[in-house]
Amino acid sequence: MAKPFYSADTYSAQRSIGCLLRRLTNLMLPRAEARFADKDLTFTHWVILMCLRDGLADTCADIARHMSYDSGAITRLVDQLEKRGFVARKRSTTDRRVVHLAMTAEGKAVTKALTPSTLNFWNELLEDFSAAEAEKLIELLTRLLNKMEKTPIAQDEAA
Amino acid sequence: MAKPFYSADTYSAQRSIGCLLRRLTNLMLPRAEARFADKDLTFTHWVILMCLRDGLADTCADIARHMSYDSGAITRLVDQLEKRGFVARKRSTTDRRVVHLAMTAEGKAVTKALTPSTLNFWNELLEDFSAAEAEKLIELLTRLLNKMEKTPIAQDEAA
DNA sequence: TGACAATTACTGCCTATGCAGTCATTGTTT
DNA sequence: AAACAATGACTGCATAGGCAGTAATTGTCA
Repeated sequence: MAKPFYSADTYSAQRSIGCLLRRLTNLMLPRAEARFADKDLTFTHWVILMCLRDGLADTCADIARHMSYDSGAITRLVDQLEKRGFVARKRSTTDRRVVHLAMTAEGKAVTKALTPSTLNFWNELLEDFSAAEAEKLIELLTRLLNKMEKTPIAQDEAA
Repeated sequence: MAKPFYSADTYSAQRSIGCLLRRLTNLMLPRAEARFADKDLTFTHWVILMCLRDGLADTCADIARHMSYDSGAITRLVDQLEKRGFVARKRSTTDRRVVHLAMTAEGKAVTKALTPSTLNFWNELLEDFSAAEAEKLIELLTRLLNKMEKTPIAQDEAA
């Protein structure tokens, strides 16, 4: 292992990646959600639709894994999307525990309609970033995310 | 403005900075919090203590601004920290609307005691990152955060 | 000086969501 | 085949936190 990045001297609230992530997420959510407001969708709804659109997942459990989200919460969010006719449930025939999800035509239409506004939102935020910097940010976040996934939630290591 | 970073073709759930941030935060929180579990502190408590320790803020309103957090929530969190004797409130003499916050000796001790574990947590996550990469990540996150702060929450731009 | 705006701390209310448990179903192991 | 573990969808419960409102105080401006 390389030498540690943070030391007691170089760790501060402003340089803490955890604090930065938390704060950035807090700032981002209401701003991103404002783009969906007229369709009455939250950011979380949007991410679910993205997962379905991109074929990353087609069950509640899949979505929960892909979003690192609580699967019970996903069930309730899918309830809402189903009620609005954006998503359809269909019990699997091969494994009767599973309920497959699919976007309806209406769901696809809403997703398509909201995409430009979402792209604008992020492109404006990134306007002072070079393409290389934006790519680098995505790469670093992805690597950190993969590492995080492999890191178990510590249980009382100290004795 | 440079040409847009995302286009309909290059925007996907996996490349979306918003999705990555959200997911990374979701993964990070319980893992980071496990380090504070025996002291019965949440990550949010920790950030408040960091803000006080680093002199970034000394009132609830300041903390809320620095964390991009709800100030009502901060009031309640400070209640908890005060009840445990980690933080002390003192009404300002010059502006009687203001209540100044200060860490108690006990608060300082707890903060100091938890620091090594927190440093380890992040240093382990960053072990595959060069120092330059970690610095770059901090820089990019900070720039994005500053830009986000300047971006108002859109109100019905469409007609 | 008096009216009004801005700010601070704080509070009630409501929703999102994490946790833990249930039931149904499937896979595995002996 | 029978027992048991694992997985899926779903549900009740508890809590964190956002929103909006209040009272006190201060600043501003006519």
